[in-house]
Amino acid sequence: MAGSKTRFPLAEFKVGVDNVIFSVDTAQNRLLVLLVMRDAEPYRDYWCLPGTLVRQGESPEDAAYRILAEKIRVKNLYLEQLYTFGEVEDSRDPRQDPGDPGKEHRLQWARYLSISYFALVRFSEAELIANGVSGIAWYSLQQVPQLAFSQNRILEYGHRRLCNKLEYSPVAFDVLPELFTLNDLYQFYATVLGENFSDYSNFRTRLLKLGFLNDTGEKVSRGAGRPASLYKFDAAAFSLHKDKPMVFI
Amino acid sequence: MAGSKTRFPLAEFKVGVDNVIFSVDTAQNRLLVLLVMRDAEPYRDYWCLPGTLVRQGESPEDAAYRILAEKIRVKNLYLEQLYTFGEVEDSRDPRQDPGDPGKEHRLQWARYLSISYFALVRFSEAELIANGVSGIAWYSLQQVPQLAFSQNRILEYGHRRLCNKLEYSPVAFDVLPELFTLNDLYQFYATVLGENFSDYSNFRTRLLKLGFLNDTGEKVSRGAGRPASLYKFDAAAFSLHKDKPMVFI
DNA sequence: CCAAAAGTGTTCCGAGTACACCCATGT
DNA sequence: ACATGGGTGTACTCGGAACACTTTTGG
Repeated sequence: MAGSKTRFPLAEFKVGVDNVIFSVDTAQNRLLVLLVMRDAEPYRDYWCLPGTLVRQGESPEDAAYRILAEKIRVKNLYLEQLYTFGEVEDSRDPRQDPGDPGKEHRLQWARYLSISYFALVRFSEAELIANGVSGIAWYSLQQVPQLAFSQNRILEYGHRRLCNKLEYSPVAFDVLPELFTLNDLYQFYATVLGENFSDYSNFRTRLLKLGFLNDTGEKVSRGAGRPASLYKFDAAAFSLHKDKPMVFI
Repeated sequence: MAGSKTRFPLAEFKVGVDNVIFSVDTAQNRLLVLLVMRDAEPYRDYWCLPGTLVRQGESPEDAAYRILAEKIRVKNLYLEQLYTFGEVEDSRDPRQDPGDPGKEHRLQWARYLSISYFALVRFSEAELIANGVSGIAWYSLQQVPQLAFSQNRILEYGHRRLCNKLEYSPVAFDVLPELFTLNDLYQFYATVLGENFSDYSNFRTRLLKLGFLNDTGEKVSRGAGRPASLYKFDAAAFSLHKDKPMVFI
């Protein structure tokens, strides 16, 4: 066992973090993902997921929060780990010094590993920060271009996770405003899962029956039509029966 | 951006892989997990998950398969990534040379990150390999002791994943024998999910209705009672409706 | 013949689906 | 008044849960 260390030298890794940051623009019914434009080779001028390398004294999750905070100013968000990519061929990460001499040789042992995180942020309050970046933008999911480093697969993976999360966990309430109408909630779900996930009135009754949405009594009027009640998510009431699967679809 | 590299030095990681290897002993209705005993400090003589460090030219997944192959000889298995732990306090991984001089100082930049994998192997054919280990054993899930490095949380996480996987994916058929009775299948599920997940006869009808279990016509008699039909998993038939959630619970 | 295990059928109930319908407000 | 969106109710259907029942073997 001790001898194996010399016979089989260990790999040394730099660890990168890539965030799939989603936001839901309920007004326009668009599911958005945050992309930034690369300003260095390789893949210069390609869009990619916001990412960074993990620094000393920092955990990968810290790094995920840091890159998020560097790109957008947001109060309410949900974040969780997605997947770790570490194939040898993925290791040609570019974020090393481009002019590094002896690069070809170093590639043998300078390896990169990418931990991807998945985040959901409240759209209304999210301010993009464009400091020293050649591009940063919300992209509608359908319009996402070819990303650098084949990050499209990470994005797809994140999208699947988002859909699943919605069905059995209350992530939606992390990014909806404090007070929301049932239609807001419905639009949110419809935007992410597609129009045909459920009838509106059935969605209503199902959610109300679950018992963790409190009618505040306040009404809000949006143009024509009867004013809608504003509801509030009751975390305590939810936690009581969070063991049961709560299926929305 | 370029300047940040010098102001914020990056962390260098050794990457470890820890496997949560499950097996189901249907004969005795026990859900088992593979543990090995540590033979070095820290946590000498503590049980832990089988793990290794990623070598040069090897992907984390390769490493996961390698450690699995080093510990048990098995033909049929299922393996997938679980989660990556990289907290700074987790970094005091022991598998560095114990006598390393200047260790205290090195801890600042020699960091460890653990990618955990989750595996399910066929119990009947699994032969444990005890080469140069001070202990290796299948542990019944209820009897797992305190593990080194608080790996119990990884184990719990893996257990949750196993339960979920069973409900919507055909992992069971990867580790059941080619031909099995419906009771074998039921015992498998009951062992993992608990006795009370479903009535046997309802389980039968539900699974048969799904249409991917072919009755081979062969019968097998086990002691008293009517002989049971041997069934075979039809992967092609399954793939047709694998989009639909197949809920067993 | 009886116990034991495999396999079938039946009844009941609750949850999802698809609607039709009432209510309150702006214009 | 009427269009518009909010909100309620109902009838139907399908699938799961519980459990009784039949079938085929070994002893």
